[in-house]
Amino acid sequence: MIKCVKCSEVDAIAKAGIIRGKQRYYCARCDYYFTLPAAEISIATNSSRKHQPTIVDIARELQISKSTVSRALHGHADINEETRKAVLDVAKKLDYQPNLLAYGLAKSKSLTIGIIVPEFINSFFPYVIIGAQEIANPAGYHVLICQSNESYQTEIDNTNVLMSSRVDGILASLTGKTPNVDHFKKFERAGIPIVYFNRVTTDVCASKVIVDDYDGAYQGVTHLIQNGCKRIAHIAGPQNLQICRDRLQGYKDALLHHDMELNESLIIYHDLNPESALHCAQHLLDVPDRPDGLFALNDPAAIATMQVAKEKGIRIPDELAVVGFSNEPTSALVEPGLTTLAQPMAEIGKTAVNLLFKQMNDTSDCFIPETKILKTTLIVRKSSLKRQF
Amino acid sequence: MIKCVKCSEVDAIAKAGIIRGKQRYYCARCDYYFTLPAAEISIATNSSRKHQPTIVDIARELQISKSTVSRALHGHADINEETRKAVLDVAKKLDYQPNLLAYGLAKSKSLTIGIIVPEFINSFFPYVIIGAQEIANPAGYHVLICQSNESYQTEIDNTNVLMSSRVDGILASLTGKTPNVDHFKKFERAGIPIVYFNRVTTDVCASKVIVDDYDGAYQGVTHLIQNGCKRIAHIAGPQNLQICRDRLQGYKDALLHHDMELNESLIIYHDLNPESALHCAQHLLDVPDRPDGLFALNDPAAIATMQVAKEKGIRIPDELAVVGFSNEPTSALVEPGLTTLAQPMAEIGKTAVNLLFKQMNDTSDCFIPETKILKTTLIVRKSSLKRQF
DNA sequence: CTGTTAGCGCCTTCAA
DNA sequence: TTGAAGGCGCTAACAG
Repeated sequence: MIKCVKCSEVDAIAKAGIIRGKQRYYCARCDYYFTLPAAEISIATNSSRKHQPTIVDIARELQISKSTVSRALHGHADINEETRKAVLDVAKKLDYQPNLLAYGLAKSKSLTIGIIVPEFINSFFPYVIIGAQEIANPAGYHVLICQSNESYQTEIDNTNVLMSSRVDGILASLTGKTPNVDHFKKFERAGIPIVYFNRVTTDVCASKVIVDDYDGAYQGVTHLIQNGCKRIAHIAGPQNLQICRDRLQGYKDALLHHDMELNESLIIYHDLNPESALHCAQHLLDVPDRPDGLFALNDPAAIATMQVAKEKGIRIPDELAVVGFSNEPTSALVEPGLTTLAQPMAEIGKTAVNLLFKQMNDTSDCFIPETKILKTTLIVRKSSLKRQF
Repeated sequence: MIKCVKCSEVDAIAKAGIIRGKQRYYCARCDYYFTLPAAEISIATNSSRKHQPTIVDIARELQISKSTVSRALHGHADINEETRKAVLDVAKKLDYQPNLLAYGLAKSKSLTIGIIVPEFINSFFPYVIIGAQEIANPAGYHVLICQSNESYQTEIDNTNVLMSSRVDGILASLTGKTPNVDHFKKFERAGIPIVYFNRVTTDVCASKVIVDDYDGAYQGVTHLIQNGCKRIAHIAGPQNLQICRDRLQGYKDALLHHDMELNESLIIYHDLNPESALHCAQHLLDVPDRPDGLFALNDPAAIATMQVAKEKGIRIPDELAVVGFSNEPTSALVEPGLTTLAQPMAEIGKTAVNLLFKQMNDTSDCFIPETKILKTTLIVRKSSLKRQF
């Protein structure tokens, strides 16, 4: 008798071919396909928590003290080579895994660094995180990732989680709604270093890793001007973020330095929520005197605008030239390819962790925060090259 | 005297405009732009680790015992309402944050669930993780994310990290190179539940969350057949993964059931490394008798093939119709839009955590693993609709 | 070179 | 309703 995995039906079960050498079934009652792997039929697992081997177990097995075991495990200098080997052997035999909770409690350090990002759906933050891990992991640290989901409250909650987890350092990129960094003050009070990256506020006293946003924006807008754009719009971000203010300023300065009019109605503010990008695009393309160029504060906003433009039959780049920011992989895939300012994403993560480590190892009683400014590179693709040029 | 933030140069510094009301400088020696925020000039932070408030601090302040504080903090029943309030007040005043390391050590549970994914650059796994967090966080658990980077060894390392972190449960999606799950056996031995999702091996005895890959593949290939494809290729995945075997089988069965020839030379194996996708595409499109349809095991592989086809001047869909798998956001952005099989990504994560919790709370000594099979949905876009049809 | 002892911060009996 | 005491697993002096 075959029973449906999903609804436990036994009658309306039909055979549905053989797959991986096993009979496949179809349950007509709940519209489910399934097979019955051997595992599910016969094997059962007791899920109650078992005792995990500890250094005491190793000590008992060898009739030595647990301190000796501890020293052996950490390759301490003053230890007999024989006993060291013996300890390592037993550790391996018992499949001993150190308990990081106990280690952390005893040492007052968790070997964990916390990282708060607004989202990790787009590629930017994942690449930063990968870069961070590339430095942190070999140094014995792992990374606890929190996403604030562009919510200020969630960001606050995240700081509390990381505080409770007793992370040894923090990497943070703020939401577009974060009015101040008071919720990070507790880390400072506790002596836990913070490095802000990418999305920082203007008023923070801490190490930072950013790119030269002003310069990138300036380059991007200049590029649009040089490609014949007369009315260049800007999708700007929340002005609590330095990054957004700098990009806006770069946009403005590029216009002014090229004797072009600065039209506030061509600046539209994006709150960084995914849906908001589409609203901005709609709004921008619906006005009677439409822009013929766009510098968007990031690639997702640029791409959203390109989508909306396509739906409206607006030709890119001839009717609307577009420049984004970040060079996320997707920007190379859309049609036409998106001109954008490449950010060294992994490099940002690496630099941030290095700054963090530097601060963690700083013994002076007077640490001076550093700001690392990385360069952007203009990547020219077809979205910005008008044909008549 | 202005000193370069980066190289400490003092002479070759030029003013470079005003930004955010502050003077901006340019260092000609090291090609750096910078400003000097007030913070960096004057304020200094002592980075030595400070004492964090503990329940003992609260107890001392109120002249009560730490046990009482502990009970008050957890809303224990047998506690005087007055003292409870007093404790909470002091806790708030001191900005007390419970030490999860100590909690975990005492309770033998870390309130953490570990999650191992092969990568999080593409959108699929991030969405699954977000779904997982949506269930885990409200339940008081946080998620420790590890990426194996498609490396078997890294996956093994990850299991050790999670073991050391004493996670209370595991969610895992395997690499394409993982030959067996021996490295997960230690969790079973320790009574730590595991739920595999998406990428599972055939021989595991554990709860799983998958989609009906066979059915999805069958649908996708049938769709290609119905749209006039005569020679349908398949970019398949590593055959250690059930998901890849099922998709391959769905492909084969769809061809056979429609009386089409099964040509092994049209099946090409992708090892799931990003570069490999391009090789597969190259290989596939270089053969003399080129396919006129492609079912790729995932969207990134499908999109890579579309890129290569474009470079070669092969028209999509007329010369090559393409179907992917997963419905990652990018698939809607490429040109033409990619026909694909939508997976309920967040739902996979939620379901996996729910299964995990179920297993964690299972007190019977004989737990029976469950497999949840979610449905896929064919999303038809232009990449598969040949014009003559 | 090794053992003893005393914590790290919290929870949980057991008594009162 | 509260306090005292012991333990979670590990590290770190301090003695030998």
